[in-house]
Amino acid sequence: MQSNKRPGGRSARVRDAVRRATLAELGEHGYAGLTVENVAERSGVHKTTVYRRWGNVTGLISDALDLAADEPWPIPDTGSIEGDLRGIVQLVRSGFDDPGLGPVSSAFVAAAMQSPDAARALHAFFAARHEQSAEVVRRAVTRGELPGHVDVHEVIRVAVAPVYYRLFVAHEPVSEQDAARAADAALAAARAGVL
Amino acid sequence: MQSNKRPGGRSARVRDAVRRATLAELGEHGYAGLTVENVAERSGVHKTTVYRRWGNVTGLISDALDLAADEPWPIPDTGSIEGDLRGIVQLVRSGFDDPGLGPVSSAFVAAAMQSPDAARALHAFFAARHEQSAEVVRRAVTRGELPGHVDVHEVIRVAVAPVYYRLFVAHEPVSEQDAARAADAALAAARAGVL
DNA sequence: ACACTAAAGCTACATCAGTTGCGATTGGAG
DNA sequence: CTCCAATCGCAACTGATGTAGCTTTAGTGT
Repeated sequence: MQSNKRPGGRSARVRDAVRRATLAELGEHGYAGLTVENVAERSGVHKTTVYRRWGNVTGLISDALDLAADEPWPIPDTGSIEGDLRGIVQLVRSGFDDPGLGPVSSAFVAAAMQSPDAARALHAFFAARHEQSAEVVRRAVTRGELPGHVDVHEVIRVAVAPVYYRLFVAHEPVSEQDAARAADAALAAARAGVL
Repeated sequence: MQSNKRPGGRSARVRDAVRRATLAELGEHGYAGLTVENVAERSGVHKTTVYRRWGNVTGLISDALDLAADEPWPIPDTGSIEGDLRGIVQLVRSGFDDPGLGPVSSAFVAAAMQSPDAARALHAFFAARHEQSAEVVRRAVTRGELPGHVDVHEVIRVAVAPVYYRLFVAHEPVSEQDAARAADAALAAARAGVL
């Protein structure tokens, strides 16, 4: 998305400043309150420059998202698939519950609904997350807790889906019990050989 | 949301015209292309009137959503819980796949992410849908296909969640097989007594 | 039928997101 | 060290979105 004609130097500094400002603004005012002008002012980069390189707010978010995709996240290793799956789903839940991270994460989802670029970025983000998370399922297969033919990614999807569904589609609250139950349901399905 | 000082007459006609125009515009240009001015022009209602009563595009969508919530939808009755659940999930899938309905339904989800009003409207919409869909689970309990203590709403949530997750969060395609598998997974979990 | 008033229409205006053209900097190649 | 191309800063501008004040229309109650 970004040009790499001049990877080091001012361009890189500008990009960093804008990314940082985008995340900060998102954290404070959320997606609805994110404007190009505010990001420009906060970053000390001129408005025109931001428009030229990022185009609009969804461009800003797509870029910040690329950044976030790189950061690995702490996959649990509790020794049992039940504990690991529950841990992952709780991680998802708390990520949106947290007052600092919540608005930022939500903004990613919201932006992806409005811009194909952001959708692609979010798709890549989740592909990475699925890949990392699937490790707990592979370990479970190795331990003999799950049949060898399970679709490791699908187990993750089914486990986390109800949390996202409640948050972003049905707009219902998500308790820790809800999260645990979603993980357990995915596990039961995997054990039954459906996934 | 709307005043009912003068339920019959011009106000009602205006409201109908605007609702109709909103749905038509959504179908043609999607959420991103929905503007108050276009809806005003299409409906023959003056721009200022639309702003006064609906405020902005999310207001328009919230109102259209209230309308959509009333329409009942064709819950399947295949005789088995497996067939019914699969039918419901396919109904969800095809609702977003359809070139006419897809953009409208997606707009509802998108709008609910940006406006508390739309979120409330969508919440009510899904509460109604869950209630109607839960009937297939109750019938299954009556037939003895599922244990009596299942959370009938949760079975529906877990069944449809993966479809929404793929569509609106991970931005992955959703095949008919994916949909069927999601239904089967929910069913397996319910049979295992997890839901 | 008539008066009353809520609500819609209309014009003009204000505001803000996004664009354009040009001159000033900056980083990197030779 | 010098030059050149890429990128940034700046100010002025455009168009779209939303608002204010006032007039007109049309339901509703007597």
